[in-house]
Amino acid sequence: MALSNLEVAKIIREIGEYLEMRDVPFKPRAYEKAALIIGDLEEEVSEIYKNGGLKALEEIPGVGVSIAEKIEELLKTGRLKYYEDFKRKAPVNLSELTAVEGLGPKSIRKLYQKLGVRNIRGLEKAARAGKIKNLEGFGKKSEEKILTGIEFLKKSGGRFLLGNVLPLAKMLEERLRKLPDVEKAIVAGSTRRRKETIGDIDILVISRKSQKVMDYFTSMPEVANVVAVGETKSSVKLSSGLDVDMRVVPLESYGAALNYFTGSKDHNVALRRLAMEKKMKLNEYGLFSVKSGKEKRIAGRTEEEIYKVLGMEYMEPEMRENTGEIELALKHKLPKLIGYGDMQGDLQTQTEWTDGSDSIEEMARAGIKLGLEYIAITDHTKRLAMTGGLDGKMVLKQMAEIDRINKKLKGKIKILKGTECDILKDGSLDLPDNVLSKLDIVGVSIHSLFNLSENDQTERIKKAMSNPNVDIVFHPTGRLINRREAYKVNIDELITHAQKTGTVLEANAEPNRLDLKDEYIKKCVEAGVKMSIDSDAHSAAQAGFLELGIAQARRGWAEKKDIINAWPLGKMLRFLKG
DNA sequence: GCCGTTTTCGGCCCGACTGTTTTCAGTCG
Repeated sequence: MALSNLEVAKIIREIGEYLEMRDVPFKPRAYEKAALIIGDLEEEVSEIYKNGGLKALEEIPGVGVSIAEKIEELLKTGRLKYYEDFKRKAPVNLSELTAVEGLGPKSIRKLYQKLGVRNIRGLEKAARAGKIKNLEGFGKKSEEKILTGIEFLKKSGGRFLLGNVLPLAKMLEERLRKLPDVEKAIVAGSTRRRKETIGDIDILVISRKSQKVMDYFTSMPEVANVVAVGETKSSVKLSSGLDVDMRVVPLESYGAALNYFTGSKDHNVALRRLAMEKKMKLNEYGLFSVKSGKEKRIAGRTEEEIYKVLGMEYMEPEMRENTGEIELALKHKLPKLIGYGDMQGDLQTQTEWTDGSDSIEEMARAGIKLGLEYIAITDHTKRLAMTGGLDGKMVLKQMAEIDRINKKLKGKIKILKGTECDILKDGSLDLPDNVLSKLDIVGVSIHSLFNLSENDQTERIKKAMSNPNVDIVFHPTGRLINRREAYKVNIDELITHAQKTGTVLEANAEPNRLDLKDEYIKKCVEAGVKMSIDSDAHSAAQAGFLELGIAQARRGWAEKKDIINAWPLGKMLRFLKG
């Protein structure tokens, strides 16, 4: 089977890390960049190679003769000697170990050479035995930090990012749907509720020939091993480590089963309790009336039917967490959630002017493809030196370039001039006011000093929000799901300050961020603080991240009125200026 | 190892922070 882009990218990235371990200059960055681009490609690398050979591989940005040859070897033989040599000399699980916050290739090398650490388990053992603090270059603090990092990884407990699971889940769903014996196939569970992380995928299938569907399901190419096969339920583990459960039910139970398997557990318990109060019984096969011990099916074919018979409004899966939605549904007062097709613009994107990989025009064209009316270009500022952050002079230059492209695109989309301006230590900004005031969209964000006290961090951000030029606080809490806790910040104070200053808080849609998280989005909705849903795309291919942001906004009960870039351009700009 | 308005060789990877150090290596964005 041909290797996927992600698999190729992973090996290229690891080569870069091995080179970094050996202190080889410049090459690690080249490999890292190539891996990033390959991981983002729309077309399969194997297809590119099949159609155009080595030459076509070299056409991929970031890929030159050397990396192209390595990809060729990988695609032809499924192996790569250059990579395997590294692996043999230092057989460490790089992706696992680099996931520990604060641990990079150099430390991993030392830990392997001195202590034989190869994976997280060995790392934890060494740390608990107090062996790490005695190593040269390490100390008590770094040993503690490693243990904290491991704890954090454990807590995130093998859950996968929604952004990684969703495309796979949709693909499986589509594939099952096409089978001749399948009437319906739909992804349920936390994926359907669009939780930010997913433990396993649940797929519900309607079919009369469950055996055939089970056979197909358990022999799919991605399946690493079959955990269980039964008549109505099968479980497999994919080679990616993700578990997938499939259940097959008859058509008349579709709604009840979908409701049951979508959850959440708490929501289901509350629904069943409600049914009981009404002398009914709800399970995965239907909603039944119970009279003198006799059960009669009264609903179950659709979810709408079940909610209706229970005296409730239908509610979207993203709301089903038993956090008040049932009470509202009984009163027929559910919010009308923002829809997946409601976005009019994207207010945070980066380009090749800093750490993005595509041009302003390419980003704009990605926006056109999504049907957006406007898109803001918000490259980093100079404080973020690694990205080649822009100073005031460069921002002005970029503004002129945006004018040029706007003209060229003849109104197919409006490109707004923006910035992702760094908030400095004291809450001042990385661009002068006379530049900020010329921009359409001023986003500000924290990229340094994550460990300030809660009070200092909160005051720092509040001061930035108080600058009248500032429109939006980007990724307001700085968390990276499964990887880094948010910096300490008082979110309630930020929301209150946003009310006072009219500042917008971002619901960043980048799969690792989803920041604000759903719970904070709900707080904003309640406080009447406006938000933006932004892709934070660093390439045209990432523009689709918006969908994940909308999903989280729906989980936070946001409506169209709460999200400024779900509004037409004129209204959105008037709001920011007002 | 990649790339080209610096154009086929010589730049690229900056700045701040942390924790380990007495001057700096490693990590991060």
